[in-house]
Amino acid sequence: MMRPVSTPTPRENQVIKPSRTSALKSAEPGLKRRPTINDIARLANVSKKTVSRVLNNSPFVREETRRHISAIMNEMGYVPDPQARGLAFRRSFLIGMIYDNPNAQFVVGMQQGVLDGLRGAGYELVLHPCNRLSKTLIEEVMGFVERQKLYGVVLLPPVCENDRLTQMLEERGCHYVRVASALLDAPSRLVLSTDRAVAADAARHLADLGHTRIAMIAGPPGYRSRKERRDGFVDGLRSRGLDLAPDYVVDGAYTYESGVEGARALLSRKPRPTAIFASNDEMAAGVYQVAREMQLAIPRDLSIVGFDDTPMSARLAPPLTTVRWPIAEMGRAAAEKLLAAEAGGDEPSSARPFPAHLVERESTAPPPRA
Amino acid sequence: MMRPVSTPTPRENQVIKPSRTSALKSAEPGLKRRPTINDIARLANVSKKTVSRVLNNSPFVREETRRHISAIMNEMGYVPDPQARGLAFRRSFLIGMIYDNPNAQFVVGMQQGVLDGLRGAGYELVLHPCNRLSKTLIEEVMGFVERQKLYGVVLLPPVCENDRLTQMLEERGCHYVRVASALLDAPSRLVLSTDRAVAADAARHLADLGHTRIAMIAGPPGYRSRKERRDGFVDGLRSRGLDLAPDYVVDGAYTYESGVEGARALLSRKPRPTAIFASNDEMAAGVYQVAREMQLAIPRDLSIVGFDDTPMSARLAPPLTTVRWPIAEMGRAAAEKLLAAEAGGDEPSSARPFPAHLVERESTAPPPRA
DNA sequence: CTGAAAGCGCTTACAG
DNA sequence: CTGAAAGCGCTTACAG
Repeated sequence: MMRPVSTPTPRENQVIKPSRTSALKSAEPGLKRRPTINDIARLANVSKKTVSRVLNNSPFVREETRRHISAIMNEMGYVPDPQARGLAFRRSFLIGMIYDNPNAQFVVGMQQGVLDGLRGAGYELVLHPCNRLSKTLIEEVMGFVERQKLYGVVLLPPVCENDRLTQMLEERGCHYVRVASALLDAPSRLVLSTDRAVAADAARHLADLGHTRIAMIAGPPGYRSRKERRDGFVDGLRSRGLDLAPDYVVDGAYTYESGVEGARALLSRKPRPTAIFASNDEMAAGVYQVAREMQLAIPRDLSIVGFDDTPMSARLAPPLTTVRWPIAEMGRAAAEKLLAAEAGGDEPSSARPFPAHLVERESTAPPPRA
Repeated sequence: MMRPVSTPTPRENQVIKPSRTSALKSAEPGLKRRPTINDIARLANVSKKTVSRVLNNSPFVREETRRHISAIMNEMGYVPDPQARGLAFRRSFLIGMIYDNPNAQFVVGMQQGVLDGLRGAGYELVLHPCNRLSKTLIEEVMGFVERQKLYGVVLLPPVCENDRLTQMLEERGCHYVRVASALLDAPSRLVLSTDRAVAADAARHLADLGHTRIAMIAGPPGYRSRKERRDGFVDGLRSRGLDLAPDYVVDGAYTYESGVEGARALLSRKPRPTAIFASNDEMAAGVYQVAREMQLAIPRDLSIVGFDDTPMSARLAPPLTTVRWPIAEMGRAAAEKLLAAEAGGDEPSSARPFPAHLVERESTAPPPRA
């Protein structure tokens, strides 16, 4: 069931008028009130339709006319009303961000990036956090999309992996872009990270330091990033002639607690691993904790690599070697793909992934000499 | 100068139609298309004006009529189009969040809280990060507010401290609520934290552990929170018969680096302080770093208290004693005050502050015995 | 208590 | 290349 949406109102009765009204009432011919398309049309001595054509970049306007109208628009500081345009277009100039990712830094970074990509285009970003596991997720998001007649949405991981959701969006004619770690969709609907490749880099980094007993705390089953990071890590080890022994991998939940648990399990194996790759920084912090408990010095006795480069990672002691991905750039790309969607599928939007890279800090070193 | 806002368009020419059109075209009397006020009026056998009255809670509707119409609205799943309502009302149902706070956890928490408070009210949250120091801040925010005809905005610290900004909002008839640490405005426009009181608690906590050589890294001059936390800390010390020696206070910038610098300065004083209160967690992390460099064990040789309870604080070794404030609750309150604004200034909105509290972890202990 | 007309600021057919 | 009419889905005066 969708929770009923009550009607926002000047409460109680119409006696209360929007306080803004007064400010707009003045009808001085020159100033005050924001100019409308009618003002521009009158001043330019053309019909409002012609002004509209200029607004919408119609080719059917004489160059001279266009210039004349544009000049007046600039002079008057005219900006078309998105509400009115939206009503006529039967859609809004709003972009939704739909997410259920607990990493605040990631979410804020994506917001920044999307806003960057949207800048000057006349769109605004509206937020929609959600619960991926809710029974009513689809209906709930559908309500949001329809009510606001969203132009499009950006889907962050892991909720971006929900194909029923994207199918619903497609049916509703709502553009979308998924930020994901695998080829989940057409290139024009995808902003791709390189989890697999960079996880391989992490493996090679450890192998090249001389480690051979290398363990991993994987992400939770069901997350695409789990698979990508895990597969990539295996790739990397293979490329150095190593492999990931079954009892050197445990599942985690991307939480600190699961990192603690995972580390306890891994560090009790015989022989003990000399390096652990945690699939995110939170779990890496859990490994730090266990290392302390077991009096293992980092990196002397144990090397650790994380993933995400959260602000915390640089503050741990020693600072954590981890993976940084270009979050804001990916957000910007998501916005650009969304805006390009309308331009038509002309240029086959590239699936060029956004490379992440290893930030080598002080949590990794050669293994202790037996 | 405001960066010109280009017009978002179905690019190039009107030949391209919004892909959504097709889905709406069907005119089956029963289904498909979202019902409009006209559909409801027809089905209820009343004029659309009467439906509108129900929507707006007008008292001038016979109870029976109201019930009848409401029933039909429910049955049809009717939700009024915010765009159309907005156009007629000359305002939108959007709430802006304006912020320049670098703490991602804080920003996301506020977003969650505001969204919570807005739930079911038919408003959406649109983001507007900004640069407090920009020469064009006011014009830029004004453009945002006017273009979107925002119903109101939530201002986060520190940009909420800008009175020119709030004055502009007031002139424009845009409701606003400031989230702040001091009585910067009328209660109805303020969501108040208790920085001063909780900073006093921090001081007492240290004093009660037996510390007498207690130092502080203050926030950057110009931030209201700096003053509140500093004054509060002094209050707390006083209440225990201590005071804050001038050479036991240094300015910080709320950054890790400034925490490092501040700690180096403070820990070189003779006699050396046995406890440091850092005005935020980032700076506290800097103190940890310097303690390590100087081989001072935390909390044996040095006690540390932070402020914010960022996720990092619990991951430091040892976990940091710090201040937690009810971020989401404050966000919710901000949304509620905004919505209440329209209801009229009836109930004198309370200025009841939202108490923060000390989270005692392991970075504080009695001072070393001389 | 209820409704017909006009309007919010734009765009879509449809003409010319 | 340009415009007059009608409409997007609501609300505001103004009548009754």
